[in-house]
Amino acid sequence: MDEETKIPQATAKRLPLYYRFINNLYLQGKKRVSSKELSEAVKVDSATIRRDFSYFGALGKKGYGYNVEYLLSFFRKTLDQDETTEVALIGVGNLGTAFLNYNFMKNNNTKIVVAFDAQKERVGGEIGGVPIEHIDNLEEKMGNVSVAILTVPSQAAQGITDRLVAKGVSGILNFTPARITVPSTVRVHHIDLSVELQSLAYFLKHYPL
Amino acid sequence: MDEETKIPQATAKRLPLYYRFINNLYLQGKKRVSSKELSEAVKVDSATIRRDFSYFGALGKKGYGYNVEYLLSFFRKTLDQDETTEVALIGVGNLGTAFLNYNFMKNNNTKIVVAFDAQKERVGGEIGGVPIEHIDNLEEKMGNVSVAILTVPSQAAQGITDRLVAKGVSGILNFTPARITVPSTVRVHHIDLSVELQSLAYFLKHYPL
DNA sequence: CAAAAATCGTGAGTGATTTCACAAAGTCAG
DNA sequence: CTGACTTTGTGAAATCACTCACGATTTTTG
Ligand SMILES: NC(=O)c1ccc[n+]([C@@H]2O[C@H](COP(=O)([O-])OP(=O)(O)OC[C@H]3O[C@@H](n4cnc5c(N)ncnc54)[C@H](O)[C@@H]3O)[C@@H](O)[C@H]2O)c1
Ligand SMILES: NC(=O)c1ccc[n+]([C@@H]2O[C@H](COP(=O)([O-])OP(=O)(O)OC[C@H]3O[C@@H](n4cnc5c(N)ncnc54)[C@H](O)[C@@H]3O)[C@@H](O)[C@H]2O)c1
Repeated sequence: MDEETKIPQATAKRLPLYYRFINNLYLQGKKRVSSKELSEAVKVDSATIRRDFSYFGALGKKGYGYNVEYLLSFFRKTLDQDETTEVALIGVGNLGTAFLNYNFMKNNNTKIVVAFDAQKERVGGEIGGVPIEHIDNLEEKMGNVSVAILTVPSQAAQGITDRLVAKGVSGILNFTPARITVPSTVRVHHIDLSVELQSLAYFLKHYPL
Repeated sequence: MDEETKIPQATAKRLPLYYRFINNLYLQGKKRVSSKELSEAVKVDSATIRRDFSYFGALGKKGYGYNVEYLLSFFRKTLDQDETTEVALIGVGNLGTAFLNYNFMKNNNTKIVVAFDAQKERVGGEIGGVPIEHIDNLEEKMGNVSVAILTVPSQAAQGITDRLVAKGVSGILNFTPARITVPSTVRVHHIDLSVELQSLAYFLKHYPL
């Protein structure tokens, strides 16, 4: 929290990606890896990888590369892979159901532990092992998860957000097109799938490679 | 393509977002809007918005703001909203099905026109009006869509990608955790949902607000 | 109509991120 | 053990993105 505060955000966003690939290498039995190899696998410039790693000190050895096992144990510590972050999902529709079935469980430190929906028909059962509760019981049943995934219709997004924030949630992954308002102590990541698709189309037409 | 090449990528990524909010304002019957109002709605600094707009020339009027209708027609042209980009979706599983039901149709210039899967049971029917074909008939049935959405298991990603590229696809929206390799003439946007969730958790622990 | 208020467009400054390029330090084959 | 080769870690430069702050212009109010 003191030294690490200095890690650039762009670097922090790449850490889970590195972790996943290093884990793959480990499972494949590889003993060492160079920034060049890693670069080809994750499609990030090798200098950027070395720079990213260097924020954590000298993890590699010159002329050799990085020891996979050491790197893995290092990232596991750094990303708190031992400590699971519990997550609530709000809105068990098309997207929400897909996420529940998947549940982000592969090599992962996050777990959806409860889901909520407004439709009575969906409530009571479970999907992918996650119980589905009625949204009226949000405050009561959410325990103290710190992260929520929002997959409700956009009109409902702000109202639900306010309730989540009041209950102490500190991070929201928002899949609705609505831009939600939160206190400055809460972090929101927007994933706007329509925008992604549109901007890809825009890039294709206007930034020919 | 000449002048526009100079538009920063960060700006280009925000254009679809602006477009959607301006369209909302138009539907609400608003006649004018300031960068400050827009800023609150889309959560982007107002100076950034003015700068973004300024790459396209002087769209506003001092002391007044921007005329909603003019802005809308301008963005419609710029984002080619009149011309629909046809999209193919590969992998009709949990995520793929959600996307087909949604089909990105709201205020949008993109449309999924065909989907493919390897399981015979899924083939033949349609979801959200999109016919589902067998992956063996990919080359034959995909027509000449220019964009593909990849929602297959990660092991299948590279193989499918190679076939898509060979068929002339120029943009891929990749939801699999695999980092795919493509010729430099093809643009890939990765949306890695596990990474998004993990990095949100990391930020919460290491970058307290 | 005049003064006050609003708001754009942008030059210049700041900050963040990426990339280059190379010395230093190690590996490895013979 | 030596020389050729590899690869890291990092200063410095380059690039990219964001924000401040203000003159210019228009609207609005009384
Ligand atoms: N499905 C997609 O491919 C896709 C793509 C881009 C964006 N989105 C966005 O993601 C969100 C969810 O999309 P979806 O396709 O899953 O929609 P959906 O309609 O299938 O699911 C929404 C679910 O939320 C529930 N709900 C409604 N109001 C609620 C409330 N107040 N509290 C709790 N639950 C409530 C509904 O009962 C429903 O089950 C939407 O905002 C949509 O715009 C979806
Ligand atoms: N569902 C999620 O929430 C989620 C989250 C993060 C990442 N992902 C990734 O998205 C991808 C899809 O996830 P999902 O949950 O929809 O998986 P899924 O298993 O439900 O769906 C995959 C579909 O692809 C089809 N398929 C398999 N091989 C194929 C091939 N060669 N050609 C065509 N179709 C083929 C399968 O028949 C299946 O219908 C996976 O790579 C997954 O890692 C999913």
